[in-house]
Amino acid sequence: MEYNFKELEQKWQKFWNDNQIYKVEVDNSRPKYYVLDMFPYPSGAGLHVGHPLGYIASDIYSRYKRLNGFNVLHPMGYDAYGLPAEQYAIQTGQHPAITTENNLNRYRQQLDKIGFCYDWDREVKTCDPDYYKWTQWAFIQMFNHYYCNQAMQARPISELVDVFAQTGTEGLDLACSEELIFTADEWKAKSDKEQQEILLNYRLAYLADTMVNWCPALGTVLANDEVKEGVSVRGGHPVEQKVMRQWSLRVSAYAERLLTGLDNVDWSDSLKEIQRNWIGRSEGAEMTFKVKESDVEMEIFTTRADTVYGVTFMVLAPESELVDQLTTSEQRAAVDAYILETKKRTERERLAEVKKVSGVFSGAYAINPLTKEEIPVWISDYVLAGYGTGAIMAVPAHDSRDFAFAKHFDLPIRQVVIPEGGEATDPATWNDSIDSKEGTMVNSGILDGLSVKEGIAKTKEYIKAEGIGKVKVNYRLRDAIFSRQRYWGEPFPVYYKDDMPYMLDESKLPLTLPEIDKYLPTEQGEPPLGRAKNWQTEDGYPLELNTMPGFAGSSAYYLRYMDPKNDTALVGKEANEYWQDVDLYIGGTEHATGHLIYSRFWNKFLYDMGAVIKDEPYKKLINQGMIQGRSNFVYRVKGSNTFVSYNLRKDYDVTEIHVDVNIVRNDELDIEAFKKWSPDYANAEFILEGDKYICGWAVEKMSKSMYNVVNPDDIIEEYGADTLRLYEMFLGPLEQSKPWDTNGIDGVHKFLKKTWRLFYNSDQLAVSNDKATPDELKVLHRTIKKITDDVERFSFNTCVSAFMICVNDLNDLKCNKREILEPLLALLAPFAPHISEELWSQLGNTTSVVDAQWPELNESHLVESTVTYPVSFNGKMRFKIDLPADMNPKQVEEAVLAHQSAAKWIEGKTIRKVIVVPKKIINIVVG
RNA sequence: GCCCGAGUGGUGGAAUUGGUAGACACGCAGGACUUAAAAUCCUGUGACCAUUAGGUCGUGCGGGUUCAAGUCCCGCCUCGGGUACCA
Repeated sequence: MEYNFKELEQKWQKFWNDNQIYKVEVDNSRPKYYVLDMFPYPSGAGLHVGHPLGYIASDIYSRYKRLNGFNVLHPMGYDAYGLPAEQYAIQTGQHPAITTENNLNRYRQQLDKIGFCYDWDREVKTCDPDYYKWTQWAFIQMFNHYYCNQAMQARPISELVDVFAQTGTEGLDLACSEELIFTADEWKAKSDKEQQEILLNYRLAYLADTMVNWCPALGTVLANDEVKEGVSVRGGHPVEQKVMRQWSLRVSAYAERLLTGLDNVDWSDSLKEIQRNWIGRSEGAEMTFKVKESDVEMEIFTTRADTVYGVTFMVLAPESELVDQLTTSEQRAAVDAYILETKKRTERERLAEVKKVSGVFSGAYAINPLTKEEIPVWISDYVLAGYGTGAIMAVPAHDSRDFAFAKHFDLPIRQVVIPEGGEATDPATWNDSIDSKEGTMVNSGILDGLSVKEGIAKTKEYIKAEGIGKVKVNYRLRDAIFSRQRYWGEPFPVYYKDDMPYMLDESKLPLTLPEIDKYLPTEQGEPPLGRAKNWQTEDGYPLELNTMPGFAGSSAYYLRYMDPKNDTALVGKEANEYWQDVDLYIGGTEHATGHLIYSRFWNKFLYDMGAVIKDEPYKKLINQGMIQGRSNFVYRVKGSNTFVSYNLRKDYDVTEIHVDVNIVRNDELDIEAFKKWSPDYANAEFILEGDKYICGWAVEKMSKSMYNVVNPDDIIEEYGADTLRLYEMFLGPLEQSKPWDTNGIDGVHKFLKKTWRLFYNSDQLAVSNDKATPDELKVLHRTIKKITDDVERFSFNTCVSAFMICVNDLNDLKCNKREILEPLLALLAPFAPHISEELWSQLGNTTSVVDAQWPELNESHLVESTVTYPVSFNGKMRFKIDLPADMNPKQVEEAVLAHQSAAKWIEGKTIRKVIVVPKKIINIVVG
């Protein structure tokens, strides 16, 4: 019987499905293991061969854990809200729910063919009301909580209301948008509306006028991680800064915990580093500079308090509130003109013109709290309103931006740090600021002679003692803008009364997305939900018109998989206590600053509430590499319809043209297929090498326009799912990015056929029950050891080669013993489940190989009686000798020196040293 | 600019703790079987020198540590990723 992959793969997929082999339930008698894939957004293009890479890896690990006795949760679902479906709806009028459903079904069909062990009963879709009910619920909870910096924890807002009524803000340290100070009496004197407005300043989900990334082309606001280099990540449209009243999540409150939490998770260093940079913790001091002849005080943040004697001017961000208060009447016109000018520039222009120095003098002078010097206050857009206090003390001698500014406007520069071993020099001769990370303080009054480190410490102490400032930690991480002016997203469970937002009662959830006539903003410029009829509460209060962003639905989906049908909680206690957290999470690194931050934030909040039992959601995380495209080219001789083969192209004047990789095999063009590919080429002529047309190639992004998209369905059609699975793993290390190259897939397919032939002798199953020989057992146990080790360290590519070695060896030994082959199938089952299941059942097993036992390693089969030692002279390997394994190093040394091959290398030389590393190597130093 | 990561045959890659560099595949060359093809199997395959025996060189470049370096250290180069007027 031949290895008929098509028939047997279909047969076993049906069997697994019919018998619910992958269904999992809470089972307290077995340890749990939770393996999660980042769920896909089902795009219209379907899966290409790069998508399943991570899914295959997680599937292998899930099956491996199950064979080792774990109760494995391995679910899948869809991130179903998103821009492409909505953009398509705008163009065609087709409801995004329909587009989404179609795409999703196509994804499911494609996924099913690969033979994954998902428990589809637990599927979640973010656009499903039963699911987004809990997204809305979590939002309500965030609205009803604030963050206490002292307890480092979220607390119910009702507690805060009580505290305000008793003691005002006295002694509180709260995460907030703006520092407010009021007494209990002041609080009580405020109207209900004023109190609500104040509470918004503390809520974890809050509505506020904030500077947002506005993307006119998409007609919506975007979060920071959705903007890169001044354009939207999706679509690449320009983004501008704009103040809008929007919902935000107070993610910044959790900055410190998001940072320290990274120490307790098993993620790659690079990913942790990306998150650390994004959170951007910087420790420094906040100092107050009084303004001359004014009550105004300027708060600045600096990490280099020690350089305060080098401050020669101050700079305010153009958006700073102080600008208005400080500007003198003489400077008013100039300042207004400058502000107007900066407002007009988009974020992108600002980024592109980083080198361009611009600014304006405010007319005001600040007083250096240490030197009492009067220093001018300038306004410039190189200072950002959103970071620190929106104001800086400029030290041009030791900061390159301040230096450029000082040069441009001819402001004084004063050196306060001299580098190690250097001397103070005249700043007028400098071309750039001087690095001051290390060195000695000069021109710095009380700090003179101290090192930079000592200087920082002493300044901090001094300003604290003098009441000039305080030690402060700043974070780059901003709150997440949570409103989108779009249709295809979760509606907010929010209504407005007297212009203040209120939450719907939980009993009203889910608030389902209404139908609308067009997926466009209203004539008045309201978001699409403004078109919905009766979009109001039962009492007639208007509902929120914005919807939630894409990351809302993906923030807690891993919790829902634990208990997907629960209609009284996001996740029930029993399920959460059993499944706890995700043991292994596999997905792309592109989510490092988006989903993986939001999701950790969301989880920590739920943890604070007591809704979940784990503080961190994802214990171990692996980023699979990107699969790039590998394009092929043909070379058309200019002005003709003749194509010249790759290695002959230099002799002609040619144009390089992309050719569909699906009609190229091992870089050889299928000429007949090429002629049919496009009518233009029907009469093409070819200049061949030998009798072949060889194509050129290049690594590019996988995309339709490069004709390098490979569909997994086509690979499965030709080779089967098991070959696809093995080949994707064989391609290289999981975490490494690599181009998809179908060259080489034959090798993996051949391996499966060879495996099949170990069991089948022509048409007959020919497996014997004879006892295995020591050699055969050695091959098996060597493989058990290698595969177990390699699976544990996610080195799946080396697993595949270990299987090849094993099957080649067994083939050489003509081994057809059940004692060897049956355990081999259990090892292979996670990688190639279909063929393993078929052969497993052919051996007479009545239960699925999915529930077989992982073979146990017996080291005694691996013990060798002799060791083959490589013998090196001065580090160069010269020959090998076989020696008994129980020889001690002294005996080994004697045996080697007595060996005939050694004579040649020793002759005429002195033996200086002999190094014997037992069971490894012998090195003889001669000279 | 700053922070990560990586550079190994014609190609993908292996070498887990410093111990035989190039496992396993692809490709290529030659051969067996076949009328032929497909399929399958066998042999060879880092470069250079040498008829053979064998030798020299070789893991981006330059230095170093070590009996021994792809692996550790120092200085560069190239590529990939992240991030940026963040004070």
